[in-house]
Amino acid sequence: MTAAERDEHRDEHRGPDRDASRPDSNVVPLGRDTPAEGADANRPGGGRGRRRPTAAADKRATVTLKDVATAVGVSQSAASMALADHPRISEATKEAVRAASARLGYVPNSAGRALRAGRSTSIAVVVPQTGQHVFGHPYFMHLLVGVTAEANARDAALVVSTNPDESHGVAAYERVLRSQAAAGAIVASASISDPNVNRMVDAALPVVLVGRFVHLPHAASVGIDEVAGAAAIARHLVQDHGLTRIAHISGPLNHQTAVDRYEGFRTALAESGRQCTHTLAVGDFSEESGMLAARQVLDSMSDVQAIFAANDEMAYGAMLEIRSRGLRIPEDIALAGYDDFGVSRLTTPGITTIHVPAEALGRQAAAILFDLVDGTTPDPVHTVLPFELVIRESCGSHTA
Amino acid sequence: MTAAERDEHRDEHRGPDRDASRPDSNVVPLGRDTPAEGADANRPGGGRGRRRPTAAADKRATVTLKDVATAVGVSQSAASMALADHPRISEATKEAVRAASARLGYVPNSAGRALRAGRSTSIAVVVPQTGQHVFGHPYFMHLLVGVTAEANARDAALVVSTNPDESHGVAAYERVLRSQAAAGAIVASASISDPNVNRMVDAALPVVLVGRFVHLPHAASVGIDEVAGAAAIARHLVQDHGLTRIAHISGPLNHQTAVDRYEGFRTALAESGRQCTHTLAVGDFSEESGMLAARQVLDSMSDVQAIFAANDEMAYGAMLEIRSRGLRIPEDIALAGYDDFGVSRLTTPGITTIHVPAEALGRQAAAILFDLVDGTTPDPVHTVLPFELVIRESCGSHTA
DNA sequence: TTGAAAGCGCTACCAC
DNA sequence: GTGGTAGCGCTTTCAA
Repeated sequence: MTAAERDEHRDEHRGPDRDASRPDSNVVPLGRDTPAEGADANRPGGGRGRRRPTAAADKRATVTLKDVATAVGVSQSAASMALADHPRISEATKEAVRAASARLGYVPNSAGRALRAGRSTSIAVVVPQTGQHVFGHPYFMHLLVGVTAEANARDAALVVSTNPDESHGVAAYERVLRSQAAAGAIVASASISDPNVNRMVDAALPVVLVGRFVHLPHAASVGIDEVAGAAAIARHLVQDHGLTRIAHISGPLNHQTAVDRYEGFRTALAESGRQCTHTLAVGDFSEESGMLAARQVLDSMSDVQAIFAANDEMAYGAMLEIRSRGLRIPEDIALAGYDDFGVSRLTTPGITTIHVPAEALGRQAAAILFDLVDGTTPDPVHTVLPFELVIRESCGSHTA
Repeated sequence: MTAAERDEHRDEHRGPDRDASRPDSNVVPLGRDTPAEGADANRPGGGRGRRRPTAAADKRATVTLKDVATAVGVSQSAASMALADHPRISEATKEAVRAASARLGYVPNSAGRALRAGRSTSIAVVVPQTGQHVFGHPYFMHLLVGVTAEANARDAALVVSTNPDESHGVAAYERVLRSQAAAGAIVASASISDPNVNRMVDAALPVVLVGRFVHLPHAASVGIDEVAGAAAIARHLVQDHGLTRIAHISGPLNHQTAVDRYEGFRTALAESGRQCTHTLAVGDFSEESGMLAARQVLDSMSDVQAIFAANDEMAYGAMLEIRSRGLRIPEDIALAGYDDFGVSRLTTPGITTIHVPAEALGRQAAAILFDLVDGTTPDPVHTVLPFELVIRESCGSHTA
């Protein structure tokens, strides 16, 4: 499908006349041709300000159900029921209403519907903290893809909410629910005990947690078995590669995932049947912290054979540090990560890791949330999805 | 040291705790959601279904403005104006209303407010296509971070909408606006002429486009100068490194960015004052297409000195192909990309690229959209943000 | 089989 | 200053 074209060009001197090799910055207003009153005249809100409810082409006006009903010559309630395919309405009327609805371009007003129904049809994904640190992570991107897929399948809108300010009165994402902007929320909070999450759960708002929240056993949640994942990595290092002097770079230990991964690592070493030595350096899941942690490890544990970082970004940081010391991966030291959101695949060598199925988690979380909102799922459940051990080159050839 | 339970090349672990109640698994059931009446049965909002409107601790009930007013002993309208800090209300009353509001945990109902106001306070980000191909791209993640920041600053909610089905009646994202789920939309459509975008713009809905839409000169847009960016890369290769036999791997030529980058490349070569030879291979912005395109290039243009891919992912694909032939980067062949969303930083060697400020684009787009919604910005503008040439190792040492 | 009307929560416009 | 009231668009009950 990649049709290669070929065209050759030879060009003679023309001095570089543009300076755009430098970041050129400016706000360039182009095209000033617009009808001046256009921006204002089309405000549809004010006193039923439609112009031509008869004209099918008038897409600008807000078409209400009443307009459809009037066009057909039935009452508003009949039109409503017709569109809902209510059995009490005759087929002829339904057909007429549907036709008029399509012709006029009727789209139900979500506010009116939500107000009447007492709840929104949207669901929310809420993430703690502001901007980059959490939200800008590939994890959420994958999660969002999954949630979106499920929401689309149910014709629901998706509201994304972050917590802009820690102490800004009611938490932003609690507002989303209480204001009924969304019927329920998927919460992907990393912190081990986010008080806002507690409140939402306590308030019996429809909430699905992504991850493990040990102190909230009655809340619905979706996750993977982090302990088992870390254990799989540890066993891979010990049993498959015969490495016994291993350092772990954990995440911050007020994050449940960090705790779980560390625990899985330790437990697997203890149960390996081999005499293992391990050490711990605590990072914060960032690449830089991984670099610093690796520095500590390499300084303090001279004969370390492997480093297992609690996520790929820290593993990459560790890779940079290891490499800067002239050590080779995997010949001199093995390296493993966790998450598989992209980083570990791109590095050279690729980093052996645990694949976290974030998209599936998002999709499953959304499915559960919809059940919760519908009242279908009676009791909170903890859904555990499978993970995968992805073996790349950073631990050596996979012989043993 | 039992070698039992050895991890195979790709080993799938199952979490121990499977859901007991349902046959759920990693296979997510596609929502076949019938509007059963069970949904209505437990609906709390029904007929003013609060239990204890007196108890301050009752967080479950929906607290309305009327409740606040009653608690204070004023009318609903007074309470409304008090919370809006209307000058007609006495300070004493305001204080009382605010206190009661906080005590009862009052949060305004967004549906009621939106219905009354005639428009939502949310804004939407709409992306074409479903799931992975477009939405799952780091570009959107960065864009979203920027949009979220701006939306948070204005206390607006953010609706994310994708187009699940090409021909599903009205496009999903047109519904978002027409249903007034959002007051305006930021559209990041890659296609050169998305009919839905045309319709939204024609309908004078508040829309800000991200990118360049040559056929929609009257619509507000935000972007960078893609032509100049590609030209900067080309000049870097020609002038700084003295390379004159260069291949370009473009994106699909029905994408404006692909066209612009190709044009910038060609123009810069033509204006370089050097005798340059170039060739073109068309990809689709995917890593795999980059690999295939590089294969074509290397097969057909034996003495190629540099490859400039229209994005980093294709550049990475090209890197894999180049490497598989035993060629070295940059010694045997130079490589450049475009975007700088992460890929180009992680590879070894790092790929020289153009940094696209996606977060700033998102933030700016949102700011413009809010102006548009408020009617503040009278005329459409095309805002151009600066980019940066990021020089890494893939073109050789930067000796000029 | 359909129409009329009530009311979801909110704000703006009147009177007082 | 403040209270009553209308009405945004929708669904649903009750009448006809």
